[in-house]
Amino acid sequence: MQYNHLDIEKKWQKFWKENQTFKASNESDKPKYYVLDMFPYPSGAGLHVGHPLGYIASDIYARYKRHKGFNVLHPQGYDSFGLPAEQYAIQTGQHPAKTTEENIATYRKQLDAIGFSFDWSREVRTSNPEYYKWTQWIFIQLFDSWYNKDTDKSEDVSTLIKIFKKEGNANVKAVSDEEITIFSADEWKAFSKIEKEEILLQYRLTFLSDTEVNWCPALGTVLANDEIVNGVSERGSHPVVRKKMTQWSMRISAYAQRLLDGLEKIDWPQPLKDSQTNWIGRSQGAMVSFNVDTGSEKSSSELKLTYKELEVLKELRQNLSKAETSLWDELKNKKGASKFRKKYTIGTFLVDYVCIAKNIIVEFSGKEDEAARTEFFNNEGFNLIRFTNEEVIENVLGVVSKINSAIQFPKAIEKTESKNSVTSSPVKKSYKIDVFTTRPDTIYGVSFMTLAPEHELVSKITTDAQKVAVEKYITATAKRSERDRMADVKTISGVFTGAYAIHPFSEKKVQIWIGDYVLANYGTGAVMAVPCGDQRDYDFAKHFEIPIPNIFEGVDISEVAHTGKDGTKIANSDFLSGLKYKKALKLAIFEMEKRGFGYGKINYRLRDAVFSRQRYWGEPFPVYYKDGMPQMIEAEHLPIVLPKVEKYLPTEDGKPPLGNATEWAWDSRGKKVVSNDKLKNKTVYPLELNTMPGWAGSSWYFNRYMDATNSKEFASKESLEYWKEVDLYIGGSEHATGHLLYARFWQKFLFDKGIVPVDEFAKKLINQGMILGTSAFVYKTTAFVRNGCGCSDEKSNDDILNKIPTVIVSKNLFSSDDEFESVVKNYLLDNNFLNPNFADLIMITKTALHADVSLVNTSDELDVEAFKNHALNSEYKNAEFILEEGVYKVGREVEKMSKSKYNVVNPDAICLAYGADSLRLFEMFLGPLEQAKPWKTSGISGVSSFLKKLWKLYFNGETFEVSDEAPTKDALKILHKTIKKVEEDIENFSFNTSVSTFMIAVNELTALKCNTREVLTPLTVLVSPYAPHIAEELWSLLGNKESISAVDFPVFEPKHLVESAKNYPISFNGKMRFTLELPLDLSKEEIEKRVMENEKTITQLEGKNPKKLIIVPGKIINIVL
RNA sequence: GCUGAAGUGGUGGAAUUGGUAGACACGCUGGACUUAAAAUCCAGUGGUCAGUAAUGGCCGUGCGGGUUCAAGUCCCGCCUUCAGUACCA
Repeated sequence: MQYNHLDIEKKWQKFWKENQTFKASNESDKPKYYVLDMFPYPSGAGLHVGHPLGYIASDIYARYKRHKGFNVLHPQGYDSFGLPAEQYAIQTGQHPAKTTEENIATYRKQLDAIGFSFDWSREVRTSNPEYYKWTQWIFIQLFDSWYNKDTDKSEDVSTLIKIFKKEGNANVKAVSDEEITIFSADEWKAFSKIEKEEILLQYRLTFLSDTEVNWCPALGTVLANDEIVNGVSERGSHPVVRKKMTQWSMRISAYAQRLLDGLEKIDWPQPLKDSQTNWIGRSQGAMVSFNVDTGSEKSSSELKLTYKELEVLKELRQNLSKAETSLWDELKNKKGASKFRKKYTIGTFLVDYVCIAKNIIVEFSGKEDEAARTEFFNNEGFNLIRFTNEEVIENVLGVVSKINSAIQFPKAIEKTESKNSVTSSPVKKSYKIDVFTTRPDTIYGVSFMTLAPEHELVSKITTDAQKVAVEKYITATAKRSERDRMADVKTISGVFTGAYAIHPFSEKKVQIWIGDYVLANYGTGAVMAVPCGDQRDYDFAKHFEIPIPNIFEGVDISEVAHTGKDGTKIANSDFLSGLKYKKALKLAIFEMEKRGFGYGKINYRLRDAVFSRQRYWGEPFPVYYKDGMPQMIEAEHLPIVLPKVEKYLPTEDGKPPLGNATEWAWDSRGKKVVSNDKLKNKTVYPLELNTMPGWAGSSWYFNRYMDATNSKEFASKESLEYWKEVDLYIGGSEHATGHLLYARFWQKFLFDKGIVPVDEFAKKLINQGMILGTSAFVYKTTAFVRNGCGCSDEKSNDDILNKIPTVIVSKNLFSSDDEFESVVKNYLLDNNFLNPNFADLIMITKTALHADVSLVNTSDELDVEAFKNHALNSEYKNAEFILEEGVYKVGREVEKMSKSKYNVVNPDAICLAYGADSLRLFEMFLGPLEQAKPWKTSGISGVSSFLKKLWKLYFNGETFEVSDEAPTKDALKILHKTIKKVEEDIENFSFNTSVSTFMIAVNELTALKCNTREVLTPLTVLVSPYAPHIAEELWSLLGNKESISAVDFPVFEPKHLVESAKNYPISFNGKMRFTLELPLDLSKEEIEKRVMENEKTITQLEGKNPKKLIIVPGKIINIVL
């Protein structure tokens, strides 16, 4: 009987399906093992041979583990939300759900044809409402949580509210928005509902924030950096501007340190861990504040105070009343934006206290000129609060809390139209610039500062003289995308703001510049420039002729900056001089903390993740807006299902596609989505119009497989407790800083909340390498008339060229462009396409053109007729082909497999021609799993003939015939050698070498003519994970009724491999000359004797005496001459 | 630039702890079978030199050094390719 892969594979695929062979149970006496693939996005193009590589590897491992007695969970599903389906919908009006459904059907058919042992009863689809119901639920959990730095985990917001009620927020250590205002418990209680919600939003793990994004007005959407090319949109080349938009964000930064720490306990590839480490980008340094110089000349011209008056004021500053002192004791502790200054001059007035960042003035009442003061301060944009002396002395805390609430919720200021505008000239306020530096030790090397052009202080500190230049520069940079700016590293650009900062230690003035090498969204968007120690600062300083002070001992900085840290001593740096990096760093931080303008800080590159997309085909948020504040819809009303829309484009007024929905309002009383008409009602509110990004659904799907059909819970406690985590996860390395980081983040969050039992979701991960395509090329001519040829008449040129057909030349007919030209010219002349008189006028160039690989056979020969008639080659229908030895040979090149390169190989065709088992074996045989490797279909004949040989072992001609005789010693040796190697290989994920081991075994058993049951039975099980269909068939032919899938793996018995002799390589000076068979039980002395008396040894020695004799028993003998 | 991975025949790739480099395949060459082709089977196949031949010599794992009885494997210094990331202060 011949091996017929078509019948066998169909038969067993049907058997597995009908018998639910691979259905995993959540209860078992066996140990559990969870093997997972990264689920695919079902694209319209279907699978190519590169996609199943990882699935085959994981399938082999899953099947192997079943043989080894494990209860294996091996599920599959679809990451089915995504852009391509949406774009198709925009073009065709087809609902993305429909396209997605169709694509999934194709995928399923293709996957089934390869014979995977997936438990399809647990399939998930991220676009299925029954699935995204729980994605929405997790979003709500994130919204309801805050990160407590004290317990170092996420906690419910209710615990935060409890603290607020008890003691306010002064002692709360949380990962939150920056610039949080401090309030007391009483103040908290006094806040309105909306005020409370605003405050809580600053703490929640998912929160609304104004984020700078790439906005494309023409497309009405935000674009990711990689969707922008040369400053315009990739699609349609529309201009893109940077814009602040309110977006949902995820506070992944809260988990930065734990995401780093967690890497140590998971068995993931080092390169992948490295790229996550880089991405998180922890750097240790210090935050330093530089005060902006207010400019003494300017203030003196504005302040109409006489010298004498100033003297009086100074005195007042030092002599405070009791009430003043007591209030100042409270106010002086305020930090950041709420910082207060005392006895400060605003205009011509000296105010008691002022918070400049929040525009609040606090004064004692009873001053003579109160009315004039109020009018002036209000016109300057200040809020004014007055207290009496008595109020302060009796209840200073009450006063402070009133001040706090004024800071938190400033009242609108009523400006009076002042008739006498004497005092209306703008007042120079005081600002400070915060910077982060990893080198606080070099602070004395600061000779200027640079702000990002977007920095909020830029407009405030720029002097009138520099205003025009600065504005010009800002508009110029705003036009460039962030990526653009970053790509262009060479051009140094920047503008001086005219303002100066005060060096906190030396108190010298340093210039403040803006420059686009400083990024607005990294660190604070400002740097202290140390040109002698940083190359970018150095280049900037050189370019703009800013001084470059040298603060390194004995280092030449005339050409480049000195960026090394170790071994160099700091110089010219006051108290830091003479110290080395480590000590200087510590001392610098210590000093700044002591003096109060800086502190040690760890900074992470990792940014909070923007979670809103202006797309249709994604998870809707379970969010509606009441009085502008986001409200979560209660979990029991989920899922909030995507509404129907007429158009999938953004609305005309720039709202996301969901803005087109007519039924997209939340009835908070009826607890359901209702028509937008009802928005007039008091209890009906608008729903969120953004949708979630692609990574939402994929960040937790591995948990859902554990209990995929549960409609009451995300997954039951028992199932989560049983399966715990993925034991083996296989997928591409392209997800290193996307999916794999977000999924770890969500898992840690879910762990903190007690929802999942482990905080890392995948114990071991393997990245499969990409399978590359082998593209085929044909070489096409383009003919030109040489310039300066003497034919001035354009028309005659055209005539000559028109007669020349497109010529396509076989690959081996030329080795250079010149040769190509002469081959083509000779052909044209021979065939009268070209007049010999014009031959020298014509120039021929070569273009390589992709040819569809399906038109090329395994010997690189092109089917010329098929090529001409191919739908894509209509322009070459009449082309002339120059053949070599009667055939056209194509050129080959290895490239990424892609539709546009016509090098895609479809697995269906392979399954049909060679069978799924051949495909599985061949994909593994190509090379190491982790490595990128080119696909060449021709190689599949090797594994295909292996399967035929394997089959033949069990047959005598047409009949199945297996002998029950005892196997020979040699046959047993082959078997056990194979068991050992295959088992080791699978454990090490070295699938390619076990395929060769099978080939060797089958070749050797064939040579021995071995067909004993005792050898063939275990051999069938060995092969089964790799080639399950043929294994099942042979297994049933061997007389078994049950599937082979759960049969015990053969046990290796070392006794069959025990050798009595070894064929020793005998080498001279390390070079092997001949081999010598010697018994293994010989002593070293006996070996030496036998080797030395051997005549081949004597010949090699040529009468010389060996200097040394190395004998490693069982391995090698080396004679040193 | 930084980080990581990798360089072995015509090709994909093997080679355990340093111990016979090129397993297993593809391709190619020759042969058998066939009217022919496909399929199948057999033999050969790193380069080079010598020899009618059997066989033997030399050279060979990106390059240059080193350690060692012995290096594809370990160490030092380069080169190249691929991947990720990028003005990260």
